[in-house]
Amino acid sequence: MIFTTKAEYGVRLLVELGRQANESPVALKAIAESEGLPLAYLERIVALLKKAAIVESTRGAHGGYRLARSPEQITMDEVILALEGVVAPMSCFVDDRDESRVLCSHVDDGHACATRLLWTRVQGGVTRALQQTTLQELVDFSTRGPVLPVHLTPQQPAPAAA
Amino acid sequence: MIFTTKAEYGVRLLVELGRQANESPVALKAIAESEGLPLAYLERIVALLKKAAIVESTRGAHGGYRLARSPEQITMDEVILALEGVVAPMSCFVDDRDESRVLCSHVDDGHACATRLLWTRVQGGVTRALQQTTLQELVDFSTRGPVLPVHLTPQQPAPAAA
DNA sequence: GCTTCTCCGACCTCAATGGTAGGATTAGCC
DNA sequence: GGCTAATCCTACCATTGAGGTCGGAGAAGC
Repeated sequence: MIFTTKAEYGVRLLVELGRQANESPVALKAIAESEGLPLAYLERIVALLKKAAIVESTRGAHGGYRLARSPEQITMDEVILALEGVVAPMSCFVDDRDESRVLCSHVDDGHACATRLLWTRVQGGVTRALQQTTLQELVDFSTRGPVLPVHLTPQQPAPAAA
Repeated sequence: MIFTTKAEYGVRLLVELGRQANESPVALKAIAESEGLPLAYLERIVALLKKAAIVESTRGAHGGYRLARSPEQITMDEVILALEGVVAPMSCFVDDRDESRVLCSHVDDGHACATRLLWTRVQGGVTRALQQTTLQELVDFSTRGPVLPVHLTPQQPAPAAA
């Protein structure tokens, strides 16, 4: 599995917030119940989203969470970064000193490990998919929805070789 | 991390086999030493590749392993499938009854979970990258190699929107 | 001051990863 | 025929992280 439940729950939570945008803040309890997710665990997940400034909170009674920006301005790559950390195909692929940079640590004596080429491509594929997907799309998908299982892939500019 | 060391070691092993193709079989011990990998663990990994008919073995003295096909005919998606199993973004994304099919099990009462759209795109990105990469490419990359860090991504048909 | 929230840290359990140990089998070679 | 080099196979084992719980401390409305 590429992602853990943190990503799953976190995205579900954001979609739920996106549905009732520009209204009063939503309490976690409501989301936990409607989605059937453990509240205590959701609390820790939403904390990640808050730290990344994707979500805002209001404490106290009638408090809750709301999106920090409009759904069109929230792309999935920053969401996943906040929830899962930097997504690397392999452990050798992340720089220990700088979490944000990603490279292969097997580069020794000039000839990098051959797998680097592969992992780079895979990571590119994932990153591209995440960048091209906004929260707004997911909100739309969940409301009007999945009645007809249309093209699930982002519109690709006429791929010559399928 | 998307992949485990099984994928890393397995691909490294295949690259090593690809380098000395069409020669006599290579003993695992040699590869283990040259790559600095634990022999006993490699044995279990290469067993997966053999079961998938990616690699052939000769038992006994002077035995070893060789590629079952030429490196151009070996794509990474079957390699990763053999090593890691089906690659799904989320656990909810794999059908319990049929491991090869991949779908979202959250499809209840007509409105699928919104995350499905996202995971489908991500999986598409990964699968595409794996399918487009052959063992031959990795072998080339490891020999002539990574002197100049050229385009690491597979040639994309002129993506209009970056 | 009660209630309803967010916040925060400690704790727990389970499964998979990554690896080891020890042997059985097969086959070349002297 | 026996030695040796290799594949094969199964059981075991330690560590880590995922996934989740618990209990309580602030904050704010009423």
